[in-house]
Amino acid sequence: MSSLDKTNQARPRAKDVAELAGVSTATVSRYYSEPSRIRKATADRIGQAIKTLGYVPDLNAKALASRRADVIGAVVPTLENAIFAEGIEAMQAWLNERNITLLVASSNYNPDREYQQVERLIAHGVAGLLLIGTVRHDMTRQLIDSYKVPYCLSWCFRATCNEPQIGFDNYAAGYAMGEEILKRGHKSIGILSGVRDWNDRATDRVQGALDVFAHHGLSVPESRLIEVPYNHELSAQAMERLYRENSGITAIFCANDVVAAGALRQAHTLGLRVPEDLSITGFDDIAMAQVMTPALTTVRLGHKHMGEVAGEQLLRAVEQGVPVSSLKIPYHIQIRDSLGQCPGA
Amino acid sequence: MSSLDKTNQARPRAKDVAELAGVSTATVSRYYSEPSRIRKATADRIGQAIKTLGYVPDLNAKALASRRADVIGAVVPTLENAIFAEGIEAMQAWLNERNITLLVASSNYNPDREYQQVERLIAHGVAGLLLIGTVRHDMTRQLIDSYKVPYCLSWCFRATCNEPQIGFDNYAAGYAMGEEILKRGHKSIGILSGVRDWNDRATDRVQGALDVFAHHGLSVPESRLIEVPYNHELSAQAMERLYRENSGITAIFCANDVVAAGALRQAHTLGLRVPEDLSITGFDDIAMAQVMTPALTTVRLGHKHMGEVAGEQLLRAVEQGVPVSSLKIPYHIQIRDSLGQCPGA
DNA sequence: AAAAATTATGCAAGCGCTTACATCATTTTT
DNA sequence: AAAAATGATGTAAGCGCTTGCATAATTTTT
Repeated sequence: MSSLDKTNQARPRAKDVAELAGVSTATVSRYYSEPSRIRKATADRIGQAIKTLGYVPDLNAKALASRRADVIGAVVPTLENAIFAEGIEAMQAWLNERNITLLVASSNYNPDREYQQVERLIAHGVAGLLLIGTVRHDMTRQLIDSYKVPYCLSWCFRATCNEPQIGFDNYAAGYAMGEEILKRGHKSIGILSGVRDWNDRATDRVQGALDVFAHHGLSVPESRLIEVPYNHELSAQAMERLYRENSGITAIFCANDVVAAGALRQAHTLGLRVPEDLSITGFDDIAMAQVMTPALTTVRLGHKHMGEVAGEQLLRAVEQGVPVSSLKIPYHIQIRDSLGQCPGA
Repeated sequence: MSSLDKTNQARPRAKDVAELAGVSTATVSRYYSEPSRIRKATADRIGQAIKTLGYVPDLNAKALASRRADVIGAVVPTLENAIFAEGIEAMQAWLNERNITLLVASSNYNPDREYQQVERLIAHGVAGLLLIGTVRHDMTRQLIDSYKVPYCLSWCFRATCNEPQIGFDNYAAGYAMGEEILKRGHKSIGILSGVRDWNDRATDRVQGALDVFAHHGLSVPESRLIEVPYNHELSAQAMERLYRENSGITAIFCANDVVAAGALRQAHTLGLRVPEDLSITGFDDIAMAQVMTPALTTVRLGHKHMGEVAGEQLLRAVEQGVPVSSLKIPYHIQIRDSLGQCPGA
């Protein structure tokens, strides 16, 4: 396959390919970038030389010389959250097909680390940047601005935000899910929220629910809203506390499916029947949602689709030098068994 | 913060920093790479200049000039599988702390795409490479060899493989889980396997189970072993078929937790009590495992720990120019409620 | 305090590509 | 078939850094 094994020489360069094919390095370069401008016979010789030598172009040198890297960067809170893993996977697949590399970094929900990761990606010369959500340090925005990197926010779509966003209207979705709960006669509702600090998705989802409840004359007191980290165990504990400290709760609105899973689990442990005694709703429609018992009523968000669209829009913006256009990705209320009528209603 | 906004000039270069600080670019370079060799006063001036200009070094140029990129690459089957997402996340965190970038690519379980992704990573000049599992095209290995990129295999630990591996002995773990099932008196056992083609983890897990069963005089006929893609819905269907077409099955060995989740779900749908009527075991101990009802008996593999160790070993190998040393990460049989005594035994 | 040893810094030659521009080859036009 | 137009390729000057070596500055030694 490769001739490198035989001789102990260093990795082949464009110069080596050029010599073997009897052309200049400029032509080798054009073989990749403008194949149509090269005579077939020449291209064949170059192709043959590349294969013979096992040549792989050096993208660092290419980036330096051409002043642009075929790399788009993304900073997600964490890949451990399936929704980001899915979206990023889809985005990567879409970009890879177009020969763009997606460079992913995690901030661990920490705005300081997000800044560092953005800096790292800029250092790598990314042509575009995907960020999650609207809330971050101003410094981060300034850094991106000063380097004039096209970017867009994702997983969010806030009317009040005037940066390019490709994502979901979490507020509206939270509102809509709240309505579904109300529709079934529930009056005593608890909320298990994700950590809202620095997280607009969690904030908006909960606010949507709070607002719809309020609009229907139901105020949810402090004690009925517990914030929980993205973790089954902690959310199970929170659910128990929520249920214990508030009598008569018949429905729990969870701001994400992982929290809902923990709550559902704890409901079983407490001997509660879902949805006969207690209804539980989730958010995200992760794969596990439909395999829970009972299957989880949740908000389906097209995470993969969003990833692809984000890749598409970002690439377009980068290539055509236009700003990224905002796009609201629709949500869908996915009714399953975990949401039922209010008992005794 | 940054002075770039004021003037419309291009991004600052080391030259700009050097001028502002009254030093040469060489010194600016050393400010980053050998800070100890620079006088405090000079360093302060450089640091100040960097801040004033908002300078971020160009890593592409750095990689080219220094002939090494501070980047390690990883090709995983998919980030949608939580075990890889977790491991990669941990590896990235570990490397980022040491100022190394982790460049992740997905092969989608396709050896051709794996080759392409390896080529892409080599093009980016990665200093080291993490691959998943032992099975791949020879071409891929040759490519890595010819470019002399230090690498290691992960999530696997096959005695018969003499490449560096940092991972789990899937065969032994499968064998051990099989024993747990046998210990509880089960005689009629079904197996729900992952797709084994090009996947040594799935292959070894199932083979371990098959062997322990055989050693105890239980041969598992073809019809009792169904291969399923990594998907709840399909595994639910497979579980139903398995149960229908084979009378009297009392336990199902699942080669991963996602398949187990689908099977468990279907067991509920069929009105079977787990574990009273049917025992189900999983593999991986993903977060969801303990939140299922009943909680899933599974094999806990330290995916995160593995990711960190892999990052550590790979970096060491890269920096010291030594080969990666193999490391077997222990597994732990996590007994939970989904595995019980054989009914009527 | 001069000499020797030790640091700190600068100089300048690349690293492997890309890309204007120039040149040479081929086709098309007249 | 020569001229004009078009196409294919080469030349060479960088891209923004690093780093071996030379030199200048400082500290230590005698």
